[in-house]
This record gives sequence, structure tokens and C-alpha cells, in this order.
Amino acid sequence: MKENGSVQTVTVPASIGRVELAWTSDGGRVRLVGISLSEGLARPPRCKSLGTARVPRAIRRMAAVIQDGLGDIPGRITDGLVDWGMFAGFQGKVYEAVRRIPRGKVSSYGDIARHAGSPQAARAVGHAMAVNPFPLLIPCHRVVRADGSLGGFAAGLSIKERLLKLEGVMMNADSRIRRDDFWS
DNA sequence: CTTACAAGAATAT
DNA sequence: ATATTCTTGTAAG
Repeated sequence: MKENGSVQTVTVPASIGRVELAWTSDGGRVRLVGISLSEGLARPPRCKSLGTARVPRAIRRMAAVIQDGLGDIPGRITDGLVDWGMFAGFQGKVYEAVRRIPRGKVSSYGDIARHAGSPQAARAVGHAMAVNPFPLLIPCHRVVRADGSLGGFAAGLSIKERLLKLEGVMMNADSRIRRDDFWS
């Protein structure tokens, strides 16, 4: 665990690399403020274990899910930890739609735009994904191009690809996602 | 105001 | 099948 002002972070080793959780605790009120993914190929020089650090219980539970196969984080854990109200308007609707994409399925930028009520805003959805503060919780890796190609990913496309593979999404020979794996 | 995008569709080759 | 062009909503400068 590392401390920067009032924001504290912990780095969790995961199959896809490393996942850093950042939170604040103002007056006992723990609030997740960000998640960042990175390809932790080399042994992290200063990645302390969760054993001794003073990490809030909800953060520990989240870290456990991440270490234990990167499943979806249950709402029971994220409830009260993430202030979903901080996302207003278009961005909020986009994130809400993305959170409905089930594990093992993908959706397209255009589809999400439609769900968010701005059917022409596919590119704007892409931008919202690019600035997503909570990857995994808001599963932006499940948003791909309409033709099945991957699109982009802030933390590097190989992480997106590995996350999708981990979730059972299948690619065709031309490395495009099968039509069957599109949600809607 | 202009520019940059993690897009998409239409059109051309 | 791929390449090019045009339109597009948002955010950031």
C-alpha cells in the first residue's frame, strides 16, 4: 500500500497483469476513486501484499475477486464504495448501459450509444470508454467495433484481448469476435 | 471557435 | 475482400 495525500492505492497481481485500486477514506467513509490496469510482466519491485497493509475491508474483498480469476465484482461489494451518481448525463447513461453487458458477451460502440439514447454517438461512447475511471467495474473491455474487431483500449489492446478470452468470448480466424457473442 | 477521438455507414476499388 | 470519404456527439484546448 502506498499513500499519496489522501488517496491510497494497492496493487493486486492478476492473471492479466496488475490491477491498482485507488481509494480515499474521509472520516471513515471509504470511496473507490479509480482502477488502473497495467501489464505487470516483470515482478513488481514494490508490490506489497495485502497481508500487512491497512486496507479497508471492501477493498480487500474486491482485491480477492480480482486475484481469484477476475470475475465480476458483486454489487454487494461495490455498493457504497463507488459513487455512481458522479456520472451525469450522457456519460452516466453510457456507463450504465455498459454495466449491463453480461460476462462472456460484447456490445458495440454504436449499440451502447443507442442504449444511452444518442444513436449517432458511437464515437462519443469510445471517448467515454477511454476516460473510464473504473475498468472491470464498468466493463469497457466488452465494448468492441460493430464489425467484431476489437477497437481500442486505454491500458493496451492485449489486456482487452486477454480479458475477453478469459471471459470466454470467442474469436474467428480473422481475429474478429463472433456474431453469437454479441449481446445486443 | 477548432481539433481529436477506442465509430459507423456509404461508396469505391 | 479492403480502402477511402463523409458524418457524427462529446470533450478538451
